[in-house]
Amino acid sequence: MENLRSLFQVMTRRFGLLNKNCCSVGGCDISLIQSHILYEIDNQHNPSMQQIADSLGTDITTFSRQVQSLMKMNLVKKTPDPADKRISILSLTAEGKYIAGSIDQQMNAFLQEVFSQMNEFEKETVIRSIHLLNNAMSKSSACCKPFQG
Amino acid sequence: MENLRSLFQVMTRRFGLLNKNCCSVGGCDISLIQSHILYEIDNQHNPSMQQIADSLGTDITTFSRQVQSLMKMNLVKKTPDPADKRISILSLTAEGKYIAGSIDQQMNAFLQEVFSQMNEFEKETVIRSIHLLNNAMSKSSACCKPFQG
DNA sequence: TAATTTTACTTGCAAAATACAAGTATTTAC
DNA sequence: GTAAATACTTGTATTTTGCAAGTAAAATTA
Repeated sequence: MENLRSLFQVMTRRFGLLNKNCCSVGGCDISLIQSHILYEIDNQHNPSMQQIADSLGTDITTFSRQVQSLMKMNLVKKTPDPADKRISILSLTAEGKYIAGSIDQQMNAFLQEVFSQMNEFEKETVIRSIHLLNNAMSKSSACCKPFQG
Repeated sequence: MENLRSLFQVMTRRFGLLNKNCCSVGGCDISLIQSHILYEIDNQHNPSMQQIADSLGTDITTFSRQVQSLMKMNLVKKTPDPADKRISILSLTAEGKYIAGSIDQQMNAFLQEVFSQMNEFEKETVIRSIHLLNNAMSKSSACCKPFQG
């Protein structure tokens, strides 16, 4: 079989570059990691610090400081979990939601452009394929966990 | 249409995490960026510093220092371009090739595992889809270039 | 219920990554 | 033949990173 990794490497690098260039919203400069954090907070249900840090594969100490920055920028809010006082629930402020939405729009506009090069059938095939992939990855033991050792 | 960005974000995050955890080869610890550099040098034809830096979207000054590290680790070699003395051609040493190959193997093993969850038809569809995507992305103006502004 | 362990997070530090400014050397353009 | 552009390196300052070590709260155990 052909080199699968190459295929994925090329694809994810391109998407990553896009992501990297996509994070300036109305004078407010957002770093790539910050944009990822906003995205995850926006897309998980009442997430804790630990949950988001795990999703992103960043150390919790690094993450803790990143959240501090985002709070200073007034994009993210921390609320103590009433049921467990150790836990901080993360959410976006109104401004944070606006920024996250704006990035989302830019990314989607780009992806629309990419997909506009395909016909209807190809589009559907590709989208279904990514669903398949995401599903398979989520079932895989190796995915998203450090290799032991 | 559904949120395309979400689909891609999930997929590329998972692949990225894998990449991140995939870089330890026989006691030799390779960072994610370093692994990307090795990959690009291995997969481009007689690449210059600038070419690889551009491919990865890193500043040339940062990249210059990263190459210095990799040369100290004896994984990468610089050769002056005979036709243009300003240019340095990058290549992998034998050890660099071994490391790059080893990472490639680990990544492919993981991807095999992921694909093992699909039937033959699904596999082919997914692989063809990624080809389609990479093609479309390479044609897109927005891809891999900074947004103006 | 008291002592121990685990979990969720924060801060101290030191190392690494980053990028802008300014440099050198070579090549291209006029 | 001078000016401009290109390919890279180094100085410096900032940011990001993560381990170690801390606090505080919850879960487990005795």
